Amino acid sequence: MVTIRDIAAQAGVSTATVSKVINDKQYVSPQTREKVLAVMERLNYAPNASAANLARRSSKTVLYADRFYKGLPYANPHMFDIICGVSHELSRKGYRLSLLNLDAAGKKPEKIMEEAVLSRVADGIILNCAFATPQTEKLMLRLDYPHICIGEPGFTSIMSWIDTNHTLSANLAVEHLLARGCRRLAIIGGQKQDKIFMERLRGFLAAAEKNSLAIPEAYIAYNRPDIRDIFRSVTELLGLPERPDGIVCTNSLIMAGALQAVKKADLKVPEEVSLIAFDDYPYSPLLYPHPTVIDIDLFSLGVQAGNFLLKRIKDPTMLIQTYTALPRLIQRDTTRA
Amino acid sequence: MVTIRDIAAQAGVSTATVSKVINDKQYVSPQTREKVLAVMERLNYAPNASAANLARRSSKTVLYADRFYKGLPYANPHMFDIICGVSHELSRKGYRLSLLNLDAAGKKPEKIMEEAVLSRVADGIILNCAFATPQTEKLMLRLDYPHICIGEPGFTSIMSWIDTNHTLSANLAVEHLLARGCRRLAIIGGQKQDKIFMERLRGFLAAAEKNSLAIPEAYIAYNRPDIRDIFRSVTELLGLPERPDGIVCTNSLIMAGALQAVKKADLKVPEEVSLIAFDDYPYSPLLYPHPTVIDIDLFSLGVQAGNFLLKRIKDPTMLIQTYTALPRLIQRDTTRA
DNA sequence: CTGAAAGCGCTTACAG
DNA sequence: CTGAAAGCGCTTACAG
Repeated sequence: MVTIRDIAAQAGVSTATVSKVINDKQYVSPQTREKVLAVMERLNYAPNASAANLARRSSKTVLYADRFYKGLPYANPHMFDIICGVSHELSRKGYRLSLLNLDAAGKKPEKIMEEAVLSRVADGIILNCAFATPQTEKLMLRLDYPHICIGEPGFTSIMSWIDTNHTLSANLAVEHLLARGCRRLAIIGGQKQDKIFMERLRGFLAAAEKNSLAIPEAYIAYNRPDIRDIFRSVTELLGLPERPDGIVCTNSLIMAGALQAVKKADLKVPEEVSLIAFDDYPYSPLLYPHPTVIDIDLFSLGVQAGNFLLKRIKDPTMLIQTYTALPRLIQRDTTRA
Repeated sequence: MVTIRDIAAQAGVSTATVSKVINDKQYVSPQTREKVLAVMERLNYAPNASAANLARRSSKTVLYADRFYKGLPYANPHMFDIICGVSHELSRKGYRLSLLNLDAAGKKPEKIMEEAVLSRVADGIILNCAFATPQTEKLMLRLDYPHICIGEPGFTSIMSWIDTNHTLSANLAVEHLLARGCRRLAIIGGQKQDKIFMERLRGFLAAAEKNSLAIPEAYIAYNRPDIRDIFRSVTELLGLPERPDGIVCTNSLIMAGALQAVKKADLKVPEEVSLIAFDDYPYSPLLYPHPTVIDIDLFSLGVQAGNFLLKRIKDPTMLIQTYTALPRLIQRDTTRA
């Protein structure tokens, strides 16, 4: 393996000078620089990362801490879009993203993170908020370790986090339907344990109230993630004496079930019923008419998370707690243009 | 930051001894070991990874080289299931998986990989076969660098690789349909540029030939990935004077389109027409009847890739070129039980 | 603008 | 079973 000493020797300079050329630091005369670069090129040299890490006390690496179990990418590709965004941003800035699998047998996630942090394998960590506990928080604060949670931690915390604003998304959905002339708005969601759904419901109700819109009990439907259930649920809704003319579907499976029900009821979309969903994925491409959707760009959420973390690594005094990714309307054919 | 010297001092031993305890190497008396472990615990010590990497000339890290662009996880969650499998296997063995994003602006993927390999950030590399070029091969061979391609390289190569056997999968599909009494088999696929589809077509034809089954031209349909096209295509097929009684759909979108067409044609599934697809994802959960599918466990392909690479890292004399992941039949309702 | 030298925090033959 | 010491390949004040 060729080392910095080989380069120095061949170029007739000191290793210090080679280092300066490598890192583009301090003044090096153009001639010297050229000479060194030429030798590096000729000998096919790349500086040893471990040695550089040790000397500069930084690994140019960031961890992404989560469980990575079988099938997860099918159940939640969104999470990997975030990872792609993070990787994109980091690689642009000369950093690398390393996965920290919290799924290890016999070891608690907190312990795994603690070891990783203390061993300085990385300069910072991005963690799924599901693994943000008071204990982890204490660790981060004690070491003043750069970190950011994906999602708001489930407890009162001064850790940094970034999240999508589901309440705001629901607001947007309601405003869109109202702007398109809908007046009787219903919401079809998942189960009450579903935190994201409940936030969207909150946003939905808040927006309705702001617009002095009464929402009858029957206009709020909870469902198991089964398209048959959803179909029944929406069919019932459409059979009401005063049926809704605008339906907020909290994901694309619900949109799929709702469209089936609307079709069965022989109602025109969007003339008689307008529909809007939140999640474009995965069923949207299959649906007719093409659903109008509130979309959240999770790749760019990842980019933002990476960007924040790098800033924090460079400037330890930076102290920001939250970022919020903004939702965006994609107008298609289930609401009036 | 607490270092190995602090531990040594507190425990009243040398750093060499602490190192032996950390790495569970060489004989250390039980008493000494306990004492050292106690101090490590008390001081909340974790060995500095960079220093250890440098000293032992190994980073306990493996790279996964690919592009990680926006939306990729929706288009290809399978790839991330592989990554999860790799991560699972590596973390079990004390290794970490680091993403090497080949998408960097202005730099060629080959150059990015070369730098990463030469800098010894990792002890081995897993790369998408799309980025396996003769130049990359030369690098791996020259350095004798542990590597494995995901997918067979597109050129004659002695690199190591692992792949799913699409030809074999298609064989399985045909055998299944024949065993269920189908005699007129059609295949609905993507476009001719689609390498995976073409391999499946090859397997389909080979299996047909082996079973002395003639496949009329009209029984082979190419389609753009648009459910309308597929619907038309299958409708045409079912309108043939001699219509097929078994249809191989090369992915779940095609299965979705085919089921629509079969329904429209008022044919009974699986009595009059049986259908089988390859990809359970993402549309299967939406479909009725539930599709019978040939499934490939990509998580376990990832596990195998990781496992192979670790063995190769430990034993440089190991020289295996290929692994193949085996497909598996999931019997559901679109073929006879 | 350049270089000598110390130091980063470990591991590893080797000697005892 | 334990430790002194060299060494891994860089970076970084500091002196010149």
